[in-house]
Amino acid sequence: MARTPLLDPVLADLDARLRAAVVAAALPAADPDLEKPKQAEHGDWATTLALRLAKPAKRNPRELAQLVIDHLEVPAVVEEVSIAGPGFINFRFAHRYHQDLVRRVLAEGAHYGHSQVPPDERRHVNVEFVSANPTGPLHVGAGRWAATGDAIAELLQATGHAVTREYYVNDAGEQIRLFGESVVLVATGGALTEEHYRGHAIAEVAEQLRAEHGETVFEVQPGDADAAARAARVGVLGVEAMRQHIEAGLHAMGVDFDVWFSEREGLHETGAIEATIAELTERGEAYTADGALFLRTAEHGDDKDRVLVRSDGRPTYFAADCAYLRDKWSRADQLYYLLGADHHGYVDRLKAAAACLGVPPERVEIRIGQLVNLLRAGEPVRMSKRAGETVDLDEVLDEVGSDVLRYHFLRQGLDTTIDFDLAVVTAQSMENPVYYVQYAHARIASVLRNADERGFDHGSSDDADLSLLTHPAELALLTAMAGLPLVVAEAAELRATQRLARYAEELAGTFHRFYVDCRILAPASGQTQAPGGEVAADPALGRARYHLAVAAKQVLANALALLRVSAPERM
RNA sequence: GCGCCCGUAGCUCAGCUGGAUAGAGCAUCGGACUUCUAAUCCGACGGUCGCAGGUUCGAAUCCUGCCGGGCGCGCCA
Repeated sequence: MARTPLLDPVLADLDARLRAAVVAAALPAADPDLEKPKQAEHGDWATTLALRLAKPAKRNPRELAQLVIDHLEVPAVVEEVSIAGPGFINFRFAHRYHQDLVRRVLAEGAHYGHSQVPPDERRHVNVEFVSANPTGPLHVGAGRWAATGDAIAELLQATGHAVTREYYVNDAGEQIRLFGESVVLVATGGALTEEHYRGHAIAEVAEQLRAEHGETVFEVQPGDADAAARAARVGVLGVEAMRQHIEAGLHAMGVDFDVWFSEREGLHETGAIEATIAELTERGEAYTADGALFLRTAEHGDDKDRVLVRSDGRPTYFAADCAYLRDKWSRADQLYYLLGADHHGYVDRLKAAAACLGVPPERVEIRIGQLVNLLRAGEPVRMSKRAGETVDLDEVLDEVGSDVLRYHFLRQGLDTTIDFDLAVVTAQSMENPVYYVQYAHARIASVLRNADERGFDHGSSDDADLSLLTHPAELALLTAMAGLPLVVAEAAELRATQRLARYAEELAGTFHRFYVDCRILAPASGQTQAPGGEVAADPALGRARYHLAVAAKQVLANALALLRVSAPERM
């Protein structure tokens, strides 16, 4: 049940003392599992230790709580210990504990909030996301995977893992020939049938190829055996052009991949698929039936065995998946797949494939995200990539900007379907909570600028008397700031970006309240009293608040950085 | 038919690894700007946590069934 990494030495100490108290009281072993109470009145930290001891000890939880406290060597930072409700043990820390945080944040800077998982849990994680077919531009929905995968990669890095961001490019097979054929037909004014790809993006690819290679690129060339070979050749060129377009679009969103893995070059042309099939056969995981080669996925949790090689001798797409998994495993020691709900049927077979290849299934993590429904003023928009009827990520990005779009996706959990109404998102973009968070950051920046302009003597944080920070709004801000490392660790472990987004909103809120209640700079000349906020009449208090604001700005910036949302100096 | 996900305030969603009076934003209503950015703050209103059972000292959270919605169940890619 212990899941909270004790990132704070003070908490680790309290944890150890509680364990010692349990032993001293001759009670059954139990994890203190310190947690933050939802209500501030309940103190800074609490444990349900006594509640959970009630059953094994067969005693009243409140009685047990008292017993534990009687045996507890209360650390100096704890100002008050109390028993509440059915048997919670609440700890209130001395102000000193919170005040010290300012210097810790300032010392750690951009690194504050980051942590290291224990060495034996440290991994090189291959994070594969987006991986949309390069036969058309990215649809808005892909933005969800782009934002989420990128932020999760960031969270993993912030907790001590090495990460490779990877995009699997499906640039092989029948669809590429069809794509090439579509480009040729569009370029030469031929008639498209229903199966062909169409839309402005195809025309743009045709235009690009014409500009780069000349008109002859669309003709059957000496090297082409037939029209189908020409289509395949143009398909390869066209898909690469489209991939570049996708790469540029993602870059505009702030998402940059380390590896663009070509299915054709990385698996087909290298013989990796054959090699993988050979290995699976050698391992005794494949067998022939009805003229086809099957993989024993059913023995590893799948519904049924899957075909690797068709009866006509051609490997299936699944065979390429196996080869790709094998390739990634040779480059990383943990594989993370972020897939849309329309791919959830692949989870079992992919994990089974891993097992067949001898990859520990727990090292293959496949997360399914629910889809993004595109609406226009409440009405569902039907989309088809072939028909070219899509709402492109690029367009939406131009309209609302990267920060709004990313945040819109990141503050919601992966398990919920997102209704994306372009009209609503555009209209409400000014109400997007991301501005609430960014505004807090910009507000601090503004105060600091004013301080500079007025020649405010803030001194060094080492000399500041931080013990003056005792106002409830100051303490609330400090407490919120203290939460980042834990939130980051939990968000990373759960791969839950919304945790961090919600935290950022809460932190911004505590700053806004501090800002209103606690003035940093003295009012402009002629003013002696601020009607609303409490004036820092004492210059020492002003200096302490100044350093608190600098630290708060840092914490906000760090949280936003992990979401890869900008932290503006002005708004 | 089978599998996965969802159902929490009027709306959009947090909370779900069991804990204290179920939270936020938007919307509505009422307050606060000659003073560090009002993209803010304060207050009010608003909930049978889909329904019914079960486990537990304790359930929005775990289990079972049902209802409603989304997605998926190829020798397609």
